[in-house]
Amino acid sequence: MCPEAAYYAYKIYINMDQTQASVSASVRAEALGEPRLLAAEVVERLRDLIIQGELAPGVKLNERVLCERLRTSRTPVREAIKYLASEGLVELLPNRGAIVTPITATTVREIFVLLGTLEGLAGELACANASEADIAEIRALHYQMLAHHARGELAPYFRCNQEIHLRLVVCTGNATLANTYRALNGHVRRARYMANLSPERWDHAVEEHQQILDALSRRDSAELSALLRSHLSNKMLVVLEALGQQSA
Amino acid sequence: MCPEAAYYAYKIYINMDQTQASVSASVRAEALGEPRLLAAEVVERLRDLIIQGELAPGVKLNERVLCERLRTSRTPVREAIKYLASEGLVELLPNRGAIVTPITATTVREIFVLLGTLEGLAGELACANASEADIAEIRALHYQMLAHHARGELAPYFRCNQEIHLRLVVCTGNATLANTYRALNGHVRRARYMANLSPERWDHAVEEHQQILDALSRRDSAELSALLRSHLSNKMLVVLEALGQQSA
DNA sequence: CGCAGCTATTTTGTATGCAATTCAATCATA
DNA sequence: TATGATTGAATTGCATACAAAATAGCTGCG
Repeated sequence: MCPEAAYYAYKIYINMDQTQASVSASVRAEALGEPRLLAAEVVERLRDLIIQGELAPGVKLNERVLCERLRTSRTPVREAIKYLASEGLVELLPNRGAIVTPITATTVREIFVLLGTLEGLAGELACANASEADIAEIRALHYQMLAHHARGELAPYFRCNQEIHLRLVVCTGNATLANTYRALNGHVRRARYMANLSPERWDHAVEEHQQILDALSRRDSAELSALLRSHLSNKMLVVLEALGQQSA
Repeated sequence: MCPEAAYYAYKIYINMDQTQASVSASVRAEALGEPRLLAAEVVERLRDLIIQGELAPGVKLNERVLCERLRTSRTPVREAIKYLASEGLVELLPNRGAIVTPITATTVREIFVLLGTLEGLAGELACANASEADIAEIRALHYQMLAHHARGELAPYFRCNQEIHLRLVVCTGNATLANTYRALNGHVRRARYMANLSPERWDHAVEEHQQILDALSRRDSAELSALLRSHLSNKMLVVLEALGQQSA
């Protein structure tokens, strides 16, 4: 396949998570001729398709179709599906393949209860452990987000927003926390609740983000934690509304 | 509606998690002739081997050996390994197979921070949502545990202990919380810290459990949450000690 | 001894084959 | 028309085959 990959740095192993860090790591690895599992590529590809909503909740995953789309044989596809099943994005139906995990109001509520607690924890840890550079980067993202808000650019706003939350969780220094958060967050991102953001709610969310940034800047742990929990709680309402409309 | 809706008619899908509930469910399923993936069996088998420590952290997973041991071909074994990789119990090394994820003091600390928060949350939710029957069952397990403590039966004590914590998390009614908890807990259970329990520490742990049961019985949410967090924090110290001895 | 380089063996990664199951389309029947 | 059986096609689950890579084992050389 790739004969130039004759030398290896044995240190680095590839995982299939699309951590901000590990993505860039694997891009670097790719450039250096690091070996990469086909199944890992398929995982990332499928995960994106699912989270972007291109593969909607409940949709059946046909192996043949996926193979053609992703240009591989069934083996890596099947392995990827098992991986994603463990992640919860896919459900296995013995003898009947797999479907994209459906989203229900119940699981959304469950997940947000967890996300609220995890971000609350992240807030406390971030106040204690984040470097000034971490905070500066979050501040930069915040202003970028404000710009998108001012211009009414929903999708870019949303990306900045996600990035801020992720940074916050990552800069706690607790990688396990970050991974858990990312996995759970991926599930609800599928709900595509962006479109459901009314101007008032949008404004309010931005306000909350301002307070969040302030509390983080002051490293006011208790305040930040409380703000994040209530912010997440509001976000849940938006998601649930969007979900209600979808099914209606 | 979309044709995928047809799949919802089939309520039961098999997952690969060994929930108390889903284990019994799949046993029933088995008896009823429900289909079951070989890969799912291998997942459970391997997970047990890893958590029991029979496959120690860092050990290489040789596919041929596992195939012989589990009496299947490589396909289900490889799929199971991918599943467990997503769960974090196994690490993938491209072109060099997979190893049981090593345990480090850092990840143990990270995980316990999360477990503490999650059990704290579970305590609050349990006070609000648990049925009296749930609490009665936990009380029964508690007394069973006391009996094992009195007799100095470490392993059975440990099993009861685990079961109590699991019940507590399950009776919150938040399945996502329970799954997340179970996955993270599985990682640290591998540390085999039981042996490291001094008589004093053991007594103290039992005392803590008594207080935990009392708070739950009173449905004193704040108290229970605090007790659980500190209980977990103490448990972490034991685990870290055990880990230190192992590597020393 | 140690160790560099080569070769043989093992192991992994991917593709493919085959049997069993499920799905779909057709037809018969009430 | 709706319902149910029947049969052919599609799909899945598992096993296996084959190629590429990694490991282990030699050999000769210092």
